Amino acid sequence: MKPGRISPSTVARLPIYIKGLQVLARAGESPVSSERLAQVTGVGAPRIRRDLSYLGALGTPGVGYDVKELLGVISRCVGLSRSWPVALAGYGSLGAALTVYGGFADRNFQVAAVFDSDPRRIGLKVGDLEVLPPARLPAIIKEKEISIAIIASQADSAQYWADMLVKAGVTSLLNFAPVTLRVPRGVEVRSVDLTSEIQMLSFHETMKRTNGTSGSLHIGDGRHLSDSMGDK
Amino acid sequence: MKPGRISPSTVARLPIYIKGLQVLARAGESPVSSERLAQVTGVGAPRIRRDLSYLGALGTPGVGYDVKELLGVISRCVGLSRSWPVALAGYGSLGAALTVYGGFADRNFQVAAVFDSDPRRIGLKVGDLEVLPPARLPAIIKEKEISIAIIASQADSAQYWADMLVKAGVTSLLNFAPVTLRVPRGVEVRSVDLTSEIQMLSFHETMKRTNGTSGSLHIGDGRHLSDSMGDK
DNA sequence: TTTTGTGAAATGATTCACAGCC
DNA sequence: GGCTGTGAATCATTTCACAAAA
Repeated sequence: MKPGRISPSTVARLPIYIKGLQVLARAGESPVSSERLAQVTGVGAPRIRRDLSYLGALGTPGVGYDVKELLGVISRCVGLSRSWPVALAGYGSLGAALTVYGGFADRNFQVAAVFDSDPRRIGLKVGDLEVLPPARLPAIIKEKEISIAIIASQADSAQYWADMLVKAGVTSLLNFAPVTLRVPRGVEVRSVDLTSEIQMLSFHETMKRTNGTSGSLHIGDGRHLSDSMGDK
Repeated sequence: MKPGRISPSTVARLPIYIKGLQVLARAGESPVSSERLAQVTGVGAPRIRRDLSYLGALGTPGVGYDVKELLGVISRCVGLSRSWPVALAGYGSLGAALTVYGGFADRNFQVAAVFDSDPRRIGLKVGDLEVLPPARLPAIIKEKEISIAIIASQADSAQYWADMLVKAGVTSLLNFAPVTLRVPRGVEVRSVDLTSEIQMLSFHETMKRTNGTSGSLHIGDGRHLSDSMGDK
C-alpha cells in the first residue's frame, strides 16, 4: 500500500483497536497476538495484522505486539498525542448530554465553545463556559484555533451551523442532525443518525421475519461503529 | 442480483434515500431522476440506480421515479410499515436525551420500556412509563414482544445489558456505550460511539497537518449519511 | 431526447496461505 | 513452536457505458 495513505476502512477500525488495547493494558496483558486481539475486538486476525502493518512493522514474530507500544503508536496516529478543542453547535438536551458524556472525560477532546441561536439558551453556564450566540462564532473559532465541531442542533439549522463553522475555519464536523450536509472538498463530515441506525435494525428484523428463518442471515456492514456505508 | 439479498452497503443507504425523498415529497417534487436524487443525497447517481434496482424495477425510463411510490417501497423494505416497540437500557443523560429525540417522533419506533440498575433512577417517570429494574426485563421484553433495544448505559454495564436483552429475545441492538459487544450469531449490533467518531475526525486533522497540505486528501468512508436527532 | 437498468470493467477490501523471524 | 507481515486470491462494491424503454 502507498505510504501515507491509510484506507477508510482501516481508519474506522483504529478506534476499536484503541478500545481493545486499553482493556488489555488495564489488565496488564502484554504482549498480545493478533489472534487474541481479534477475540477482544471482534475484528478478524488477518485484518488486524494488515491494518497494523500499515502503521509500520510493530509486532515481533513468534511473540506478538507489545500492548503499551501498540497503543501508543495507534493513539499518536489518530491524533491523541495532543488535546483538541471542540466546538458544540446546538445546546438542546442532546448537546447537553454530549458535554457530559464520557468521550470527553479522557481529556483528548475538550468542549471549548458552545453556541446556540435560541435566546433562552444563550448565556447558560456550561462548566466554566457559557452558551454564546452565532455572532460570536467566527472570532471564537479563530481565537481558540478550533478545527473540529459537533453539530447537535435541529435538522433545520444544521446546514446553517455547518456553513458558518466551515467559513470560520473548521474542517471536521460530527453531525447529529438528520440531514445530509453539503460541505466543500477537504472538510470531513461524520454523521450519526439515530433514525438511520434504527432503520437499519428494523430492516434486519423485517428480513428475519420475511425470508426464511435462517439465523445466519447476516445484514449490516460489520463496522462496529458508526458509518457509513461501508458503513461504519 | 440474488433476490432477497440486499448488500450491507445498500442497506446503509436506504435511510439516506428516505430522508432525501421526504424532503422532495414535502416540496411536491415528483418524479425525480437518479441524477436529482444524487444532488439531494450526496450519493452518486449510478449507485442510486443500482441500489433501487435491488428493490425491483421502480423507475420509468425517460421520466424517473415517482417520489411517493419510491418512498413507500423503501419504507416498507426497511420495516416502516409497522411500529416497533423499543427497549432502552440505561437512563442517564444520554438515555433521557434519546427518549426526547426526534427519531421517535415519527411513531415508527416507540420507547416501550426503560430499564436502569441504579436505585435512584428506578421508578422515575418517563412519559407514561417508568424506569424499571433489571429483574423486570425478561418478562417485559416477552410481554411486549420487543426485538429492538438501545443500550445507553455506561461502558462497564453495556455487556451485562446486552446479555440480558439477548437472552430475553432481543435480536437487534443499538449500542451507544464505547465497548465492543459480544453477541451470538443472528443478533445485529449497530454501535454509535462518540469517541470513535471524533477520533476519526482527529485522524483526518492529523493527516492534514502531517502530510502535505493537499486539501484533497480524502479520508473517511464516504458515507455522507447523516443521521439522527435534532435538539428540540 | 431523456433516463432507467444492467452487463462489464475497475476499484477496493478481506481472507488465505505461507515465507521468514523469534 | 508460535506469530508476524505480505503476495496472491477471493470477494464485495462502485463506476462506466450503453442498449432498451418511454
